[in-house]
Amino acid sequence: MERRDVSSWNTVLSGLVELGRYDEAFELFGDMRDSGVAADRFSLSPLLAAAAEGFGLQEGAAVHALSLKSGLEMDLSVGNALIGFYAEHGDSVEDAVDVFQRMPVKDVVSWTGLLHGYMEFGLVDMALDVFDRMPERNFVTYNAVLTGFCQNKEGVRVTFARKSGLRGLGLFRQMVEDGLEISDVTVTGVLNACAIAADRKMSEQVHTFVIKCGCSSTPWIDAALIDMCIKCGRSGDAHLLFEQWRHEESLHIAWNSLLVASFKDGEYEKAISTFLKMFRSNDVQFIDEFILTTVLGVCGALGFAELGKQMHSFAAKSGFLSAQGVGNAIISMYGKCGALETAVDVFKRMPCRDLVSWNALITSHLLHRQGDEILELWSQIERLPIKPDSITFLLVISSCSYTSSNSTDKCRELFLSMSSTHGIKPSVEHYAAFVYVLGCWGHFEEAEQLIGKMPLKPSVLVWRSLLDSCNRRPNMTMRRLAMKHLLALEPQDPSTYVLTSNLYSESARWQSSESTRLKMREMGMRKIPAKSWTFHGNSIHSFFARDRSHPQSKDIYAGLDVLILDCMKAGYEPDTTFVLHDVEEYQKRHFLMYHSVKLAAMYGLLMTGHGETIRVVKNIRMCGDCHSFMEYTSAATGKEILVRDSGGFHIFRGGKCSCRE
DNA sequence: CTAGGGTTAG
Repeated sequence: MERRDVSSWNTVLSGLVELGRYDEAFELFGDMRDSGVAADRFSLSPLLAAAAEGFGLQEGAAVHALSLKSGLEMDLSVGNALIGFYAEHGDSVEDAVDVFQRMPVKDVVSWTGLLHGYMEFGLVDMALDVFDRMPERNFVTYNAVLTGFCQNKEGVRVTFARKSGLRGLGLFRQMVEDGLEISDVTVTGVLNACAIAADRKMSEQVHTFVIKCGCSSTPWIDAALIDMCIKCGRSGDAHLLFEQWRHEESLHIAWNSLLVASFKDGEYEKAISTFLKMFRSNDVQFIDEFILTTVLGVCGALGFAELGKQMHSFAAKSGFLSAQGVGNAIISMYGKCGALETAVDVFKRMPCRDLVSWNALITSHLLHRQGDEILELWSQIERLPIKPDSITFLLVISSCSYTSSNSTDKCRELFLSMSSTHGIKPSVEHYAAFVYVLGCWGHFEEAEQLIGKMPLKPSVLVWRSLLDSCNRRPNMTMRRLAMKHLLALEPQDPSTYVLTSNLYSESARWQSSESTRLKMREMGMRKIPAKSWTFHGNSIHSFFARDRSHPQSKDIYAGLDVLILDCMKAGYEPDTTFVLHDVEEYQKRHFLMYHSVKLAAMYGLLMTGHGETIRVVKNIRMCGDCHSFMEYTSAATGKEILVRDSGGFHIFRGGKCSCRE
């Protein structure tokens, strides 16, 4: 065969990468080396792209090693590509910094890549420092700063969010003044930065400025505007923008923006009503695979099986069932609605399963605490040419708390194999999950050692896991240890306050408990209000504790009083330790009896026919007394009650719960 | 070569 030159190899190489055929790209590269052709500066960037998209840090580092050997690392474009790779996939920003520092000649691309790296690792101030120090900036540099502000949208602190919005607006003004190229990236970046600031005034300012500087209205910009308006409390303006949507051919983007904005804010019922408006109007023609996946996600979050099922058949009729995302969302929806068998069935019938499908299936089993089944699924994955990711590991590690026999050995093996054989660095979440497993099986000593030697700072999550595991294996020493750290780490966090308050309450130290709650109120914190809901007549009926707003609340309270007596006759004893207020015993009992789960379940009992299962969803974990009450209720009424709380499903049948806790 | 836009898995 004729010997090809390096440039023809490179052409095929980048072609494969463009097509997303990363494995083949690496294979071809192997062939290239076998045939004695040395890689040049143009071979390495497609390989780095392949490593970035299809593999991970290991492959990228291998390409890096190669460039070191061939002396290509000092090449400007190779160095820039390496910085770009490490900025996204490095262990830490130092990987990118190292390359940057070794480069003899740097240009604006090198500097921008470094800046991007700092942003990716959440080091905003360092990134801004680079921005100030760099000798030259172009519009990509500005855009990198802007988009950096919008990362980690969730859990952003208020002060930081505000700052990002202001800085974003400042940068945007400067870009306009300096005559830099303004693209969709710029405008959506500024809008997103202001959206996370959730500041009405700021959003109006930006809105005006965007119009004034004549940025053309594109679907992306208008979608970002709608999103920003909703997040800044201007839903009227959002709907106005929606009605004036000019990009007819892309109306589905506008619909989805509305839906996603409500979904991400936890306003599920609002998202549903928005969707139904679309579903029942002429705009039904604009429903596409993205909208369907969003809606299925909302149905899952709500546990709204009826609508979820309708969406499943709609997807089948409209031909969207073959879309990978839709199929995956359907599995997840059924899993979260308690229809595990249907989820499994959909999974099995899927023509093509990707990692997300597997993760969704595992999640469905995890919600039902089926640890053994998940370990079986894991052994199937191991035999397939599918690469588990950090989410898969998080799920499988967590499943070890719910196996029929002690699976800490298996769990330890999984945890260690993450970095040793799969090249995935365990995150704080993985440590927290492992700690929970160890605690659940009573291996507190190992849990403590693990926390002691973890390379990451043990976050609230880790201590919270240790504390939670003490509910399965009571251990006062560990409880105290976890509490101590939680208080030190996040004294201002509402949930920590509630925890401390609860701990005090349990030891009957009412004074301290009440003063904690008072302090919490002073600091303007609220705990997430407990809420439960159930379904009837294709609509959602939700309840807060002691809620009397439901039109049938008279019947609900009367029914509940009768049921309580029946249950007490059968041996149910209200456990008022779950009432965390310093009130007289009879008042405590009153508080306890009208917790939201009890109200929603009672409504379900009133409305559900013979042989039908009652389904209740609660936004946080239900308390021990509600749990015990549901057990008695299932025996007293002979009905099956399914409750999903933040810990998973509880199936109450004949006086027993499936959770074995 | 450096910047991202509506979706699904925690």
